[in-house]
Amino acid sequence: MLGQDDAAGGCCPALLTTPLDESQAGELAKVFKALGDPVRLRLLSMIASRAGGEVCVCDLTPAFDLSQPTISHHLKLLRQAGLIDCERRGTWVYYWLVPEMTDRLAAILTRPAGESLPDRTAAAGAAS
Amino acid sequence: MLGQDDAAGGCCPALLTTPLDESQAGELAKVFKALGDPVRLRLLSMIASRAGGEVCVCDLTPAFDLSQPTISHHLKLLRQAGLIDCERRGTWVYYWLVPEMTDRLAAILTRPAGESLPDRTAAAGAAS
DNA sequence: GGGTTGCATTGATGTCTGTCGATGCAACCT
DNA sequence: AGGTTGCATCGACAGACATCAATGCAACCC
Repeated sequence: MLGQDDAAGGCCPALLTTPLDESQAGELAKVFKALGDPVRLRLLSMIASRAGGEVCVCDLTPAFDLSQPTISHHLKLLRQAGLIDCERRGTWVYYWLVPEMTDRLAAILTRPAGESLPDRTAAAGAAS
Repeated sequence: MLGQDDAAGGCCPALLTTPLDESQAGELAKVFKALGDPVRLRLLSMIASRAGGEVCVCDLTPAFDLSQPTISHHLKLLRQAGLIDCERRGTWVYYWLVPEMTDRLAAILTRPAGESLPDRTAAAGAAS
């Protein structure tokens, strides 16, 4: 639903500079929730770090102590989050990273330069 | 537990270039899981985008149609994830962003430059 | 065609999580 | 001291989620 476009309401909701509205937060939360599982993070990492840019499921499944349906389920969630995509090629299915989505997340989490951070090493006391 | 230091096993596990090991994935997943909720995203956003760098809980709670214990619960999860920190000052409690953590996440999600992406507009033939 | 392999889907089950009301505790104010 | 306000914690409960065995389906091979 929240695919590769900015249909969520703008390309990059400014998480760190402007309060998110509810719909932006809802869409973003789906993506972060997909990342909020160790198995899915490892799957994404294995897919993203693959030299050729894509990985066969048959290379992913044996790397975990989990059943094949469970891996398939996690891959589905990552795909629904827009983080990866896949294609069937003959007998095998290949997955690859959608870098636009990770780029977008990175941008969202990047604090704009020249942002004066309150120095929290000293007592940022109000009146003091 | 996975606080402000790199005790998780290295400053920035290379999610996109090297397969995460299980412990790295577990620690990272906790942080992303904390971001995987619309309410927590909005809370983080409200805190991060605040001019003075900190927000009183009394300014956060009324912004949601949720009970005060629920907001307190979400703030606790964000704090346990290392994304925010807080301090009691008199009657009120103030929260602020921990920018090191969002910086770290942004770095983790940033694809190294000069990374040749397979051109997915053409057929990315296998062996050829 | 029949058998086999690779992966997705289904249905069931135990666990986790978001939410609330009730309560506890600290700080302020008479 | 007693009352009030701000926030955290506790206990309970409904809904969501991770996992598995069983099954379905597509593609290959003989």
